[in-house]
Amino acid sequence: MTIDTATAQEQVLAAADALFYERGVQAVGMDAIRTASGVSLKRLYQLFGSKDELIEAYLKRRDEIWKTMLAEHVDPAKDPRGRILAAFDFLYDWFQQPDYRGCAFINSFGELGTVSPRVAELADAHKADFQRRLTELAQEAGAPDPARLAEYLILLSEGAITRSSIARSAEPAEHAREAATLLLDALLPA
Amino acid sequence: MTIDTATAQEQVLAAADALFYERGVQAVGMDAIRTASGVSLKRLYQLFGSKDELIEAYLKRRDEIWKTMLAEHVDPAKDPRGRILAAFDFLYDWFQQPDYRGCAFINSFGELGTVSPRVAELADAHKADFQRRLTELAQEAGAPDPARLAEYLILLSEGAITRSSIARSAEPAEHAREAATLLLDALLPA
DNA sequence: AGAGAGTGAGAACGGGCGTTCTCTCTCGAT
DNA sequence: ATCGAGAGAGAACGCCCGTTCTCACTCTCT
Repeated sequence: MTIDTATAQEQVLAAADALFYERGVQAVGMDAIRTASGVSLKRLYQLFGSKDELIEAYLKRRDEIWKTMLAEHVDPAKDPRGRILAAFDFLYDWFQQPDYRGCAFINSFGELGTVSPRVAELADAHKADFQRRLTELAQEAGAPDPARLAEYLILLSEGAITRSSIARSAEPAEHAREAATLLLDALLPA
Repeated sequence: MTIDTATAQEQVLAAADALFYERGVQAVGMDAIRTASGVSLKRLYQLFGSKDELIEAYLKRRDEIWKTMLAEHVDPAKDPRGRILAAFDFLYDWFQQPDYRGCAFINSFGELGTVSPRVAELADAHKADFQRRLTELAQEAGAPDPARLAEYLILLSEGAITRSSIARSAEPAEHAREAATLLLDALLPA
């Protein structure tokens, strides 16, 4: 009963995601991933060459899922201001997930940022991408200086992410949304 | 040539601080701290009972130093608005330190938050303390709802901290300060 | 039918960890 | 001068990790 390569990969990634995200990357051994995924160690190593590669695949998958969740909140919103605020609604929903543990990129960066250039790079890219998206939304909303507005909004978002995970509360998303509306009032043309 | 207990403790803490902060808590072995501090393993274990206790002492020391640095920026400022903005000047100076690697509490929480209740507790306490301080400053500035203003300011601060460490730039402190002035304009009586 | 490539389960290996122990030495009190 | 408490250096211990290897087995293709 050999398992399909694609499904084996997905099983491993799903198990790695749950374990890495919950306990941190270094605290999880390959053996735990083997047990959780049901994929043998041998197969695991031929699918992903090393733990480092698996970590990279984990982060890339997180990035995809995250972008999809963001889009699902932003896309339905019609007026440009509402699209920006939808990003904070997304944060609120995210924070409420029972297994929420902050941003996987921030956490991994904190663990391995100095020692693994690849992880540092992926974290940077993930955040830069979010910034790009917010800048687009700011532009669509007619902000005179979209990059500046986006920068302020990203500070509120990142702050809400770390605060919600340490304080174990979804509230920071609501506060960030409130603060964002004040900034929109100040920086968007009436 | 036996060393004084107090100075031995301080040498260990200084070495642990540098290593834990740079490489993360889990990545640093007791042997590395022994080598860096010049204090024998035996002595080290009789000063601090275990690595967990040393981590705790490290975080408590960080908290003290951090509060002192914050106070050194806030105290000289006279007008209440300037005292709030001084917090962001502090962030800017902090981010510019060559060994800056983000917030030790956020990093440690990301590594050990799920597995070590003590670390989670210390991180929470550190952040709550900062929030308390900002609330005081907001109150002194005459904010109608000091807790709310403080909450917004803390979001900007936390956001600047993580962003500056991932992007390796002190700029987020300046942006956070700008955004803070906009919020002060909106929420402080003229 | 039989050879061979590839499988899963788990043992094996080399290395690093936190912690304790051993051994030798120093030095202050008697 | 001698005893003993405590020191430093580092070996030792038991455990866990990432990775590879072994081995019996199961399919697939000829």
